[in-house]
Amino acid sequence: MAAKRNFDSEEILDRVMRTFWTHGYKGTSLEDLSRATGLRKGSLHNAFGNKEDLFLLALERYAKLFDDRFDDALDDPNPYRAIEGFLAAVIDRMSKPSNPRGCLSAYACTEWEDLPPKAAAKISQALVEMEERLTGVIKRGQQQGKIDSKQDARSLARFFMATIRGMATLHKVTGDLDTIKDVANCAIAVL
Amino acid sequence: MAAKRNFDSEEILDRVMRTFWTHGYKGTSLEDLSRATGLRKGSLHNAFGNKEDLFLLALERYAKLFDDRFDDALDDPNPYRAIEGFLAAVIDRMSKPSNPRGCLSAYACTEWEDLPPKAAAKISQALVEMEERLTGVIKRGQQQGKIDSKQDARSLARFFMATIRGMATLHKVTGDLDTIKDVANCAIAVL
DNA sequence: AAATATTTTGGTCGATCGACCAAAATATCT
DNA sequence: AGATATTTTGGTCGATCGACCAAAATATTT
Repeated sequence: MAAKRNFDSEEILDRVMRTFWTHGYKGTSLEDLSRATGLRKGSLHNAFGNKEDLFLLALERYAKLFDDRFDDALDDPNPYRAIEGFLAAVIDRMSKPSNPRGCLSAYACTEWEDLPPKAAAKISQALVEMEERLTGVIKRGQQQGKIDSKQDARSLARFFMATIRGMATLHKVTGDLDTIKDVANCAIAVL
Repeated sequence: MAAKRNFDSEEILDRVMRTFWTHGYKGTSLEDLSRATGLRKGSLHNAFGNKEDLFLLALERYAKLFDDRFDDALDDPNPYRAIEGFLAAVIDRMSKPSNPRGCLSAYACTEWEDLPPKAAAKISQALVEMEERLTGVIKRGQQQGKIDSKQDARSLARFFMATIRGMATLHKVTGDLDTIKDVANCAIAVL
C-alpha cells in the first residue's frame, strides 16, 4: 500500500515506549507492540528492526523526553533547588494520568539480568552518568556552603538515585501521588 | 519411582523462591523451575500446583525468611534503633553472595500490572501492612520524644519503604554493597 | 505510462510457553 | 506376598513467542 511510509515514526515509537514502560521488556510481545501501534509486525520489523532494537529506541526516547528534564533541573545554579527540581521532575512525570505508572528505566533495572546485552549496558551506563551528574551538583553546593559538607557528596547522589527508583516502585503498585510526594519531601530534608 | 516423595519440600521451595527472585514472575518458566529444582514439571505440578501457586508459595517463603527479620528489628523499644535495624536487615540480605540480587518483593511490585490476581493482591497488602507497621513505630518514637515530631510519621514510613525498594533496584544492576550502604546511611539521617 | 523502489501484507518457521494427563514405578499397608 | 495409594515419568495439547520472508501493493521517478 505504500512506497512511502504512511505513519509517523515519532508517534509509533511513543506507543512502543509506553508499552515497554507498562509491561517491561520481557512482558511486551511483538504482538502487543503491533496492537499498540496499529502496525503489522512485519512493518515494525522492517522499519525498526527486532525486539531488542525496538527496546533500545524506546529507552532512547524515554531519556530524551524525561531524563532531559533532569538536566534542566540540575542546571539550576542553586544546588538545593536543583535537587528539588530533580525530584519535582519525577513527580511531574508520575502526575500525568496519560503516562504509565512507574518508570521505564527503573523497570529495566529490575529486569537487568534478563535484558539483551546492549540494553543492559545502556542502563548501567545511565546509572553511572546520573551518579556523576548528581555528585557534581552536590559537591558544588558544598563548596558554595549551600549544602552541609558533613555528608559525602557521592553518598548523597546515590541516595537520591535510590529515592527516585523507590518512588517508581511504589507508584507502580498504588498509583498514589500523595505517597510519592511524601517520599520526595522526606528525602529533600536530608540536605 | 515412589509412593512417598523423595525430596524435601523446603529445599525445593527455596530453589523456586530464588529462581523467581532472580528472574521475576514473567521471566521464570516452569522449565526454569524444573532445572533449578531437579524435579520434572509433572512432579512440580503434582506437588505444588500451577505457576501462580508456586509463585505464591515463593512469596510466602520469602516473607517468612526475610520480612520476619523486619519484625525483629522493629520490635526494638528504641525507635531510632528499630529503623536502623530495619535498614540493616536489608543490607544483611544483600550482603550474602548466595542470595540473588535485589528483592523478590520489589521485583513483584515492578511487575505488578502483569501479576496473577492473587499475587498482586498479596503484594499490595504487604505494602499496606508494612506502611502501618513503620508508621506505628515512628509515631511511638515521636511520642517518646526520640524522633523529631516536625515530620509526619506516615510520610516517614513511606519514605523508608521507598528507600529499601530503591536499594533493591540499584543492587540489582550493580550488586555493589557500598552503594546501598551509602543510601541507608543517608536515609537514616532524616530522623 | 512504464519502470523502479519501498512498504505492507500475511504467512511460515522452529522454539517455547503453561496446563494437564495416562501410564509406569514403587513405597507402604494389610 | 499382594493390594493399595501415591508419585514420577514422559508425553500431548493448544497457544504464543520472536524472527524472517516472499508476494502483493503502491508511491515515486523516469
